[in-house]
Formats: sequence, structure tokens, C-alpha cells
Amino acid sequence: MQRLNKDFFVRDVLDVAPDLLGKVIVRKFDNGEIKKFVITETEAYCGEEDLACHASKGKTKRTETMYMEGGHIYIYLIYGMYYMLNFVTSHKDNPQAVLIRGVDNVIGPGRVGKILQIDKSFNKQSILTSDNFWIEQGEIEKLKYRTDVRVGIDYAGEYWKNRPWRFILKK
DNA sequence: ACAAAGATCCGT
DNA sequence: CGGATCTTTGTA
Repeated sequence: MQRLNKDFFVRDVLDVAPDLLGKVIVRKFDNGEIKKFVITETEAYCGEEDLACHASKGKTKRTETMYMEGGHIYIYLIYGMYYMLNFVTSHKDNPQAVLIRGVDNVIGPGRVGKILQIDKSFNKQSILTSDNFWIEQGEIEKLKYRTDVRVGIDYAGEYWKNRPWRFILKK
């Protein structure tokens, strides 16, 4: 199965986020077991002007990952409990990322992080070259999806709150 | 130094 | 609907 390359991720986040639907996350766990997870729900976070994006605060110790080139993994801990899995997109210094909200029948970014056994050590790693975590082309030819507003960003103001930047795979 | 809030989830 | 739980960030 074809592994996704750099060109896939070095594009605008609004193109990458829907294109990730149906792609397959492959995870090799510490015990050697390999499992695959089809991506079913994503959300786009779109640079410094997007008030829902962490990078709207500028470049900080946490957000500097998003300023890396597309193809890097962005992990952060939320509410002291849940590791959120994101993939950086676009060129260096354009802080965009896609949040993985659902895989297979696992809905919710916190649950995704848990089932994939993700932690902070994956932050800033490359999804293009790591040998225990990568993404493959899926088998679905023409998939259908719907859009909706993003979740948990009421603080971002009416405009950004209402962008239809959540992408959900249709069965 | 300290306080506040957060791209969430679970149980009641 | 409230609690868990701790890092990041702003303010003093």
C-alpha cells in the first residue's frame, strides 16, 4: 500500500483535511503489533488569523510545531488528560494543522489519542519517515463526506466559530 | 510566582 | 451537568 508523501501534506489545510478522510493510519505499537485505522473525521485549523487555531497567539513553545513544514506530527495535552493528534500542513512558517477527530468507530479526538497510544513524545516527529507511525492511501475510490462547524471553539468568535471546517466521512 | 482556561470525556 | 487533571499562557 502506498505511503503518503510530503507533497500530500505540503498543501493548504482546507485541501488536506478532507483528503485525509478514508486514508489509513498505521501504528506499530511498542509490543510489535501493527494495527490500521481508517480516518473518518477531521478538522482544519488555519493559521494565525484563525482565532480558533492555537497559532492565533503567535509562535510560542507549544505552537512552534505548527510552524514546521507539512508532514510533521503536532501533539498536545488538553484538560490534563487527553493527547490530541494533529498533522501539520502547508509550507514552513504557515501554521496550519489537521486535528484527527475520528477513526473507524472511535469518535472523539481524546479517544483517538488513547486507542493509538499517542503521547507527547510524538510531537515534532515526521509522519513521512517514522517507522512506528505512518499513513497509507486508502482503498475507497470516490468517498463522500459532509461538513460541519468545528467543536469546542466557542471562544473564537462568530466568524471563525461558524467556518464549516469539520469533515465527516459518509458511510 | 500565581491564576485561569482549555481543539475533552465520563459518570450521575 | 459537574469533576477530573495539568500544561500553557498571560499578568504582576
